[in-house]
This record gives sequence, structure tokens and C-alpha cells, in this order.
Amino acid sequence: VSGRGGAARRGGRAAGAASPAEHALLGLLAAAEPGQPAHGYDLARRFGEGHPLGEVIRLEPGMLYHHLKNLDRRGWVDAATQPQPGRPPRRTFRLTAEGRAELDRWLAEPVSHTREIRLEFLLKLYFAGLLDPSRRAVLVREQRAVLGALADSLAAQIAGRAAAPADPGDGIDPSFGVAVLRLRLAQTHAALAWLDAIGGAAAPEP
Amino acid sequence: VSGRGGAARRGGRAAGAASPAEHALLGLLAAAEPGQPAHGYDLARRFGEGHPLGEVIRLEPGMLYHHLKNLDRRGWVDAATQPQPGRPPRRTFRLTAEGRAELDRWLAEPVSHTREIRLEFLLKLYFAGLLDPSRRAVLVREQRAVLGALADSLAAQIAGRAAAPADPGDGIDPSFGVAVLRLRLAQTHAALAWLDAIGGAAAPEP
DNA sequence: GGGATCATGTAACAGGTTACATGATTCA
DNA sequence: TGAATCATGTAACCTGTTACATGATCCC
Repeated sequence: VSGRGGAARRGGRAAGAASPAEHALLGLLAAAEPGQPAHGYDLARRFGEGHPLGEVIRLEPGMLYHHLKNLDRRGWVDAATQPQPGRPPRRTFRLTAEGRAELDRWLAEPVSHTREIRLEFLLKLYFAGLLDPSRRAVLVREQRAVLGALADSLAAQIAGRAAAPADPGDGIDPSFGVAVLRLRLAQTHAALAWLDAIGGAAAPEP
Repeated sequence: VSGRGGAARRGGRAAGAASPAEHALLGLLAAAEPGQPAHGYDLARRFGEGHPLGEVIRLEPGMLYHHLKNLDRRGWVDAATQPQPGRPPRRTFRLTAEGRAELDRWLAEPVSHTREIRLEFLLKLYFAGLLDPSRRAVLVREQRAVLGALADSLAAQIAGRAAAPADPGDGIDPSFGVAVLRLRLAQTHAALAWLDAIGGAAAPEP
């Protein structure tokens, strides 16, 4: 009865890494007016229907306050309680220097799997555009390179299986494995084409 | 202090529904020889590297035994302990009639979101092909119809936003929302093209 | 007076990840 | 002798979902 000791990895994220939702909160705080630190209720509205973030990630109040507590524990935000007459007191949050550094690190890093495009990359794209449009173009370019390499690797694996039917007679039908790879390749190609479309800078016809 | 009362929904799954991993276990038990009921260790190997299921879903021994216990509680499998000399006793599992009915129900139902193609639909495809190739073709056809309707809906939403820039002057840039929809549409189109390719029945050139 | 909004949380539930415990036998 | 295989699980930890508690003020 000694417990685990190691670190847990959840949902493709590295050990100790913050969730996409927590990074989104850092991004919102970075975009807030310096003189007007945001509070939880205010932030919660940005994750609701009709708001751009709400189309990518939904965050119920319970989880939102939970994440803010985590960010405070990590030292990435600074909390302050402001009493207001005739209202519940507000807990306002400011981004610390460490929090800003973490946000910048996250924003500069493309995601490594196609399945992360739908949530995590969309969040990075949103905040990169909000905070610094020039960084947005860099992010799209680097994400394109990562997915391009992934597509090449998948295509090579497909070609390899077609050439060498591994262990002839082991009873395993290789066609399913190839279908799986082809699906991944198709999804990756679709993401690449989408990146090219939003990266913009439409090349003029020669 | 009264608790919640309602039902929880996890990961797009309906309340009370079994996970993809549990259905995969039902599928493996259905494909097993009737005289040779499978045991946990045996099943675990099928989720490892190099096996077709391992390319879609990984299942560590801990979770596998956990799922088998759940399936037993639901009455979908029947467990029996067989002592063997000089070895830890085996717990073998047989599919019950209720378990077989649940498997058939699951296999006949296409997934409703594009993101579920990568895991849940691939599992259905694998077991449909293993248990009854004719059912596989039906599944692909019905999945095609579901995703086709989804693509139409996404295209309509994109067209709608282009036409009516909701609430002029509300300060929200609509281009991000359109980019999100376009990504979903691109991923759905990729899945549709892949379905057409694996659904096969390649039409001969006229 | 009643519902919506402001504002912050907690309780209970559900599920997944990982390391580790246990202990025999077979094989190099 | 020591590593791998057989074989089944548990302990500790993590994230996430939903309902609910609390209590004021504003608007109809």
C-alpha cells in the first residue's frame, strides 16, 4: 500500500501541464484592461453561447472557479477580494509575470496531433489573433510544418504496409490497419488545407 | 446537502451508456470460439501494439479488468473461475444473450459527431467486419448519411453567417466563428471521402 | 411580489491514468 | 540466477459534469 509516486498523464497532455481551459483563462486575463482586473462571473460569460470561445470550449461556473484556484496555486494569477456594498464581494484576478510567460510559451507551441487541432489549436489561434496578429501568422506556419511532417509519416507507413505484408500468415488482416492510417491521413490533409485557407496571404496568380 | 439527482453525461456519451472500450470487449467475446471462453490476460493482448485494435484504442490491464467487472454487473457477460494447477486461477468470460443484444444495438448505430469517427466508429467498423461483413456495408452507408446531413448543416451555418453579420456593432469579430465552422466542415468532408473509399464497391468504369 | 441578474462557490457523481502488489512457472 | 511470462487486480490521483446553496438588488 504505497501509492503511485509517479506523475499522471491525462488526455495526451504532458505531466504537470495545464489544460486548454486554463490557458484560455490566462489568455482572457492577458487581453483584459490593465486597470480593470476581471472576476469569475465576468470571465464565465466569455465561454457562453454566442461568444467566440463558446463555440470551441464550454466552461461551466464550477469548473471555471476550480481552474482559477489552480492558476492561483501555480502562481500564474494573483487574486484579490474587493468588497462591494450590497453585492457579494468580487474576487478579481490579475495575470502575473510567470503567468504571462506561460501564456507566451503555450502560444508559441504548435500542437503535435491532428486531433488537438479542434480544441487546443483553435484556442491558440484565437488568442494569438487577439494579442498579436503577427504571432498568429507564425503559429499557423509552424502548425503547418508539424502537420505536414505528420502527413508524410502517415503516407510512408501506408506505403510500407502495402509493400511488406507483415508476417505472412499470422492471421491478421492488414486492411483494417491501412484503413485506420488512411483516415488519419485524410483528417490531417483536411487540417492542412484549412490552415492554408486561414493563414491567408493568398498568393497572386503568376 | 442533497446531492445532484440528475444524470451525468461524459464525453458525448448518453447517460448510462457503456464506453467504446466496453463495447470492444463485448465484440471480442462475441468473436471468441464458443468452447473457449476468453480470460482477461488473453483479451489484454488484443489491445496491444501490433494488433489491429491496439491501433485504435489502448487498454491497460487495470482498466480492462475494471470494464469486465462493469460488464458483469450489467449482466452482459458471465464470469466463471477456473482453477489451474501451478498457475493463478483464470476468470473466464462468456457473452450473455443481453450482452449480444447490446453489441448488436451498438453495431447498428452510426456515431453522431465527426470527432467520434476516430475511435468509436473505427471500433464498430472492425467488429462489424469481423462478425458479419454484410452488416459492415450497411453501417458505412448509414454513417455516410449522418455525416452528410452534418456537412449540409455546417455549410448552411457558414452561409448564414456570411449573409447576416449578427448584431452589427456588437464588437465580436465573426471571422473566428466562421473559421471554426470551416474546420469542422473540412474534417467532415474528409471523413465522408474516406467512408466512400472504404465502403468500396468500386463502381466499374462505364 | 416574482423572476432575472450578479457573484462565488460546494457536493456528489462519473470516469480515466498509472504505478504497484502478488506469486508461480518457464527459459536463457 | 534472474528475466520474462502468466494472471488478476488495487491504491492513489486526476479531470470533468451537474445540481444546488446562498443572498442581494434590479426591473416588470
